[in-house]
Amino acid sequence: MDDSNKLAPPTDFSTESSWTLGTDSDNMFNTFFQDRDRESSILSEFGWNLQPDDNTSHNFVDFDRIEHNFAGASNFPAISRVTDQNPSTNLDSMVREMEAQTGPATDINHSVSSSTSEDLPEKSTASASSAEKATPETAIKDKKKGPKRIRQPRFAFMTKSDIDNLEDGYRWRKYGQKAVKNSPFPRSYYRCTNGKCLVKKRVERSSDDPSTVITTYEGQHSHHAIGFPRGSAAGFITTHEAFGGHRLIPKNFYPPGIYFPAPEVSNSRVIQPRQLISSSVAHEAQESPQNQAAPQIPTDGLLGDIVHPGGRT
DNA sequence: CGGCTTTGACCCGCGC
DNA sequence: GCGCGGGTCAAAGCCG
Repeated sequence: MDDSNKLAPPTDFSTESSWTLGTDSDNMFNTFFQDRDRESSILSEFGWNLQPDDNTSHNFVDFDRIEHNFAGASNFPAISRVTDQNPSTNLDSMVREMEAQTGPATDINHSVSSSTSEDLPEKSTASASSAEKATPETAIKDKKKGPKRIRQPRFAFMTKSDIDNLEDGYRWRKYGQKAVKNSPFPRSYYRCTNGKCLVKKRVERSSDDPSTVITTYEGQHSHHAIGFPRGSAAGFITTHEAFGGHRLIPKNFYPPGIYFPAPEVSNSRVIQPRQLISSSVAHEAQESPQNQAAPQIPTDGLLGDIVHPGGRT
């Protein structure tokens, strides 16, 4: 299948982004979505085409409205991405830096098309890795000299949920699990089962708060979701004061759950949510099969193209 | 039998 | 240079 390939190619973050997440969630979020233009630019870097359809139907969830309509539903999402160069600085500066490195956001897809899918860092790394294991030294040497691994853009967020793998409309195959330092909970690695899709995600529980799941996505899907988690597309997401007001978040991104600002994953620092609100939506999610992971990273084709709840397969 | 998970081994980057 | 931790591979086993 590959209607997919018509979608905008993944952004090329030649600068390796890290899993590191902003630590000042409030500031991070506010800054990240400082204004529409910037917001659009940034998100477009991740393949999120955010052109408003019209006044009543745009590609974002209007928290203002949703909060109003779904008072009681309680998710407060937080997405963040940083680079290794400045893991702790605010996103605004990161954005500037990225723009300086990759060019204006509007050109990003363009500038990146040459890398990413073709030049998949992971693939090259993986193949190099396997090659090393299975081939003679000569080949090994060559492989080792390959291009430096390039990270795909990543999103991370925390979800208050009993289940690790939130349904997000995509199918994932687990390819690894590692013990996390200073945490009793292992970290699981998943890869999208779609043949050509290179999206990966990482799921781990917060050691500070075992009820919180930290999910990180890397890359963007090159295909449509098989289905969509019940309820999520209906707009259960609400903003939260922690983020300083109403912000626009792409539809289809969040699976049911209760969201918190993504923590500093790399060093296990977890930002405590200011407020916890239980959500029936989270329970709903628990009904879903185990391997139906978390939030999707919307692709151009998906944005604005809501897949109604009802499950996949 | 195919798809998926488990799990030990391996590679790589980074900090000391 | 070395050790550690993160990330990935791939063989083996499980399950529908």
